[in-house]
Amino acid sequence: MSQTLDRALQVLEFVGERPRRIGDIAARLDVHHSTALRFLHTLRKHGFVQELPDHSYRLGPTMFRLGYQALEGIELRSVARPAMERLRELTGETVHLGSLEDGSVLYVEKVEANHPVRMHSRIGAVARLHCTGVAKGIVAFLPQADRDELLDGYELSRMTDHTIVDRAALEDELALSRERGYALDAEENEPGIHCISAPVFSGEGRVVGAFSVTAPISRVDRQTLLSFAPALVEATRDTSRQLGWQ
Amino acid sequence: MSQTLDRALQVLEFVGERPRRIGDIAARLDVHHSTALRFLHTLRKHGFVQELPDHSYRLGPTMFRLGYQALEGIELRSVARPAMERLRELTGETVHLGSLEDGSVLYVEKVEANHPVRMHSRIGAVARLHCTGVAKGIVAFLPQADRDELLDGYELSRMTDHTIVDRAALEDELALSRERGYALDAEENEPGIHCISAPVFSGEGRVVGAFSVTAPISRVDRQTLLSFAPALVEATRDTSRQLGWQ
DNA sequence: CGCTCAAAGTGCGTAACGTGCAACGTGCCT
DNA sequence: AGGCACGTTGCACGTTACGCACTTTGAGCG
Repeated sequence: MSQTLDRALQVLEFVGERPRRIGDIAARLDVHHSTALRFLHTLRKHGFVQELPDHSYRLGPTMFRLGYQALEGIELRSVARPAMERLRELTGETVHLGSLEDGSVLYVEKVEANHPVRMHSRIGAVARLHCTGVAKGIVAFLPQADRDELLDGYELSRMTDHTIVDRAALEDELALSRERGYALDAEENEPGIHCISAPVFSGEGRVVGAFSVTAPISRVDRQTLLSFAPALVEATRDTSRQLGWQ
Repeated sequence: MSQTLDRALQVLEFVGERPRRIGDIAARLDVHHSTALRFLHTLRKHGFVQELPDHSYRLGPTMFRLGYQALEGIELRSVARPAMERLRELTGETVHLGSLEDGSVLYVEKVEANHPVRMHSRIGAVARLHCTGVAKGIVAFLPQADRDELLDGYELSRMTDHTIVDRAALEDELALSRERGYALDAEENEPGIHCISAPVFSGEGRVVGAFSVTAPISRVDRQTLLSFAPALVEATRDTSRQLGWQ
């Protein structure tokens, strides 16, 4: 493995959190500031970082150009989009697509509610495995071994009063989801927000993602949310079929 | 500058175009395949690339996570969003936000038309300077020196029958845009699609971006498009004011 | 105005580490 | 079976990345 590259990638992740100054970066990597400077110059030359007037650095234009190219490369995303839109029309609510990538569940697509309730985009973000709709919709349908691998060592941190923080309770909940064919997030990640989600399968029969319908409790009560289940499951089945499933 | 890092960043850009196999990458960099392999392993360890079943590599989850973080870091984007949404309500058409980053104009935000006409997302893409609404809306309002620097050596490639491929004609068109306060793309980039756009200024009075309203000719005729001008200019003025302009 | 401090940037000697090569194992395709 | 492409490992060489010391720049402040 390459030390230089390894360090430089750490720089990118560090700078990604928020703009950083040379000193911070050098300290973080535990290298001389001239070394950090050399990295930043190279990264800047390629547009991966950008220097701000105050000499701090933030991620640059190449970074989000490539970020979007990475997103375009996900086949699931383009296949799923039409079904997501139909689901939005039927429910009127925001539809998310989560994808399992390297052991993390990421939000990779979103179709927004007609309603003017804004929530900031989650695309690109990591979905918490134990308390988000998309993640539960995926994790519930993994083979037990894969699920164990993912959850072992994963901290079930409390986000709201409803978050399931006990591993055994979570397993029960996931088993229940598996039987029903869909998963729920009942205000487990964010107070006042609940979701219903269902898995998408690839041609080889593996879970590769999930759709979720998200809504504020204030507008959509639990019963209404549950009533979305048939349309949701149909939408994910449709997408799975297009991926060659069954 | 760091040779190792320089090469690795080339790998990322190369892989970003489409999935690549080791052999291609090694050939492209003109290095031994074991060297390319070492890069890929390090990149993969950090999630910047991902290995596909056929041993080719594509961009990975970290890449689009950071891509979105880069986007979030653009102040203009969050400031502009509400005005973009109001503009969409008024016009009913797709509104784009272009931002000037390191001498390139990039699409950084989009609010979609109500109408169900899909066009694939342009976010993260580079806007051609001479024939896209957002870019013309920015370039027209740059100081002459900056405009020259950008356009000198920039190829005015023909995209449609209406594309302006003559530098002098483009300068005239931009001068006209400057007088009017808004720019047009009259099927210059894509047949059947036209746009109207206006610039956003920063607190220091520099152009930093532009809004554009895009629509298919089939639904919106030229006169209707022009009728969007007052609302468009008002939206960009509003955003400029929030950035401290005047 | 000129002091101070922090960070940017430069040049250089040292040795660490990245490089290419060779050899072997594997899976896929013809 | 044979050929091909890729993955993986070990090693010797020398390129190049590293840290240090020094200079320059610029912002803040009395």
